[in-house]
Amino acid sequence: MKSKGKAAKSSRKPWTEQDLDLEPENIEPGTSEQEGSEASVHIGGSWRGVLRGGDRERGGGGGTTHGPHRHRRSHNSNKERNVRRLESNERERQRMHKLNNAFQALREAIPHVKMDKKLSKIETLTLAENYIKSLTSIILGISSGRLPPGETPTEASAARLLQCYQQHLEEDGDESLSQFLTQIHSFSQES
DNA sequence: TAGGCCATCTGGTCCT
DNA sequence: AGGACCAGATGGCCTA
Repeated sequence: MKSKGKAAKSSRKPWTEQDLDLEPENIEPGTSEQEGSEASVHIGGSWRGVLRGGDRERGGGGGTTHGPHRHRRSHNSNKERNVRRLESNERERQRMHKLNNAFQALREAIPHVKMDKKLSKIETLTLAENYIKSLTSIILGISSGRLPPGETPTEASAARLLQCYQQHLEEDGDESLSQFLTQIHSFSQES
């Protein structure tokens, strides 16, 4: 597993109380009243703009039932706001860690070749999709009783898995097809 | 060095 | 009201 970034992330300046000095000079004029428009906060020496309202197709969670001029929450003090932001950051980190754990579980659930190389998230999702399609095809084949003469269900399933996985990978233009097939073949022989 | 991938921060919106 | 979810922004690491 690659040691990506995490340690170095400490160099990224978090939103500390110093940074959260939302004195008037650190808030772009008018943004606190302009609900549904753009807010910019001066953080770490640069302005960070956040588009809101009509600029976003789905706006976070999605609906537009509250419209672009939703009441903005106000907290009693900058300190309280800062505490809530830090707590929210921690929850978001935990949520993303859970999501990454789920990705890791998915990686381990699908057969792939380059065991030394960690699958990216998009690769994991794509392979999982193909794998599910392949398994679905097998199940449908078994349930409809379409087994080649003389083959046991296990043999037929392995062959069918190989065939389906190959088909899906070809459709997606995967360059590692031959390696996948080797892996799948050994996988099916073991089963 | 550019591009890919990722972790993290952030604020808006939805849900309970 | 507060947490969950989401997507944009940002910056670091790695590889070709």
